[in-house]
Amino acid sequence: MKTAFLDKGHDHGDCIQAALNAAEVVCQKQKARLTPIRRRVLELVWRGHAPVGAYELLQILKDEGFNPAPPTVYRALDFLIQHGLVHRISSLNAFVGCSRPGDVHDGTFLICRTCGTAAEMLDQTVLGTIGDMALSNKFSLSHVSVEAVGVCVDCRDGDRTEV
Amino acid sequence: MKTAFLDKGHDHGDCIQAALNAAEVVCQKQKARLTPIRRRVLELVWRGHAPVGAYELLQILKDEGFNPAPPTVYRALDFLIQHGLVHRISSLNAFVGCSRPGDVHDGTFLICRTCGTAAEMLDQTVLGTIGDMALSNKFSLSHVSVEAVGVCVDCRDGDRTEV
DNA sequence: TATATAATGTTATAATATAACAATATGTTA
DNA sequence: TAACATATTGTTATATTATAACATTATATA
Repeated sequence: MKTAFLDKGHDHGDCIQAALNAAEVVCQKQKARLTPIRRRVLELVWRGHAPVGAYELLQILKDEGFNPAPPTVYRALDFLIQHGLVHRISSLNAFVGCSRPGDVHDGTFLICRTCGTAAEMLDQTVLGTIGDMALSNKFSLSHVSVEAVGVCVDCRDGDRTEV
Repeated sequence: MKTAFLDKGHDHGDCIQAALNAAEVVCQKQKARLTPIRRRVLELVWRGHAPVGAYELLQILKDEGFNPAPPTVYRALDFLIQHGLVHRISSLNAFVGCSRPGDVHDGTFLICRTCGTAAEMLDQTVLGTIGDMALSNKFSLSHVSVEAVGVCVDCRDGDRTEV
């Protein structure tokens, strides 16, 4: 059965490539500029499926010679979030690539505390339920964040610890 | 119809009193000590129905002569969270009183961006749906945070801005 | 080219949170 | 009660995350 968690043996290069390709398309469509820094930050966010902190990104960029200050990274992240390419995981103060790039939507995540993976639930059921609750409370909904922490099946079964 | 949002005209003194009473009961039951600082922090968190930041609490305590450093407040908040008396709203880095004290449970909130009120949805539907999603992803769930931002009915209708 | 706009660079600082160790208070047992 | 163990709070320092404000550079458009 297909789950929100990818197989640990998946070709992650494909994930990165797909994310970058999608970003090009999205930016072209929205007449937004995927500058080198923005592109590189997106690529780094896609290093894996575990959310990455802004200062972690900053350190990597420094090692590469970009030598940016915090605002540079935060701006890039803001841009990527605005354009539906990245989600912020507020319980972790960290950022993760969006699984449905370009379609700006709310993030609903299952986050494994062992391997760090944040799997986006693309199923609309959860958001639908929250929408219903909002409606019955006469609450005009803008955006929703769902962050569920636990242990993914691979970490439970396999005692593995890294993505 | 009853909603998760209380009427703006409600007697908030009752809310505070109920929260403190419940805290006494809970702590007695759990053989935990509701020390003066913990009690005072809880009372301050219950100043209103809008989440309060740790440094905001810190400032109030300073004005009262407690003169605490940040760890004091964070420890009190941790204690209150552990015992199911307070929830942390991670998208706001702030804390709010729990509507069902003592029953340790996950927080699901509707947060009004106008008046700041965070109304806890005590209905179990949302958590049930997330539980189902976890199950179908073979994900062993520990805890969930749902934070939905929008505008509450009073702020939409009444153009009021404070709780 | 001139001009406007967008993006990035740079410096400083704000806001949130925790580590580490000392001191004090409380509960428990001999 | 005295001695001890444990829990709580005090204190200092610092880590971590994020933004304000203004200067500079790049890009797009008239």
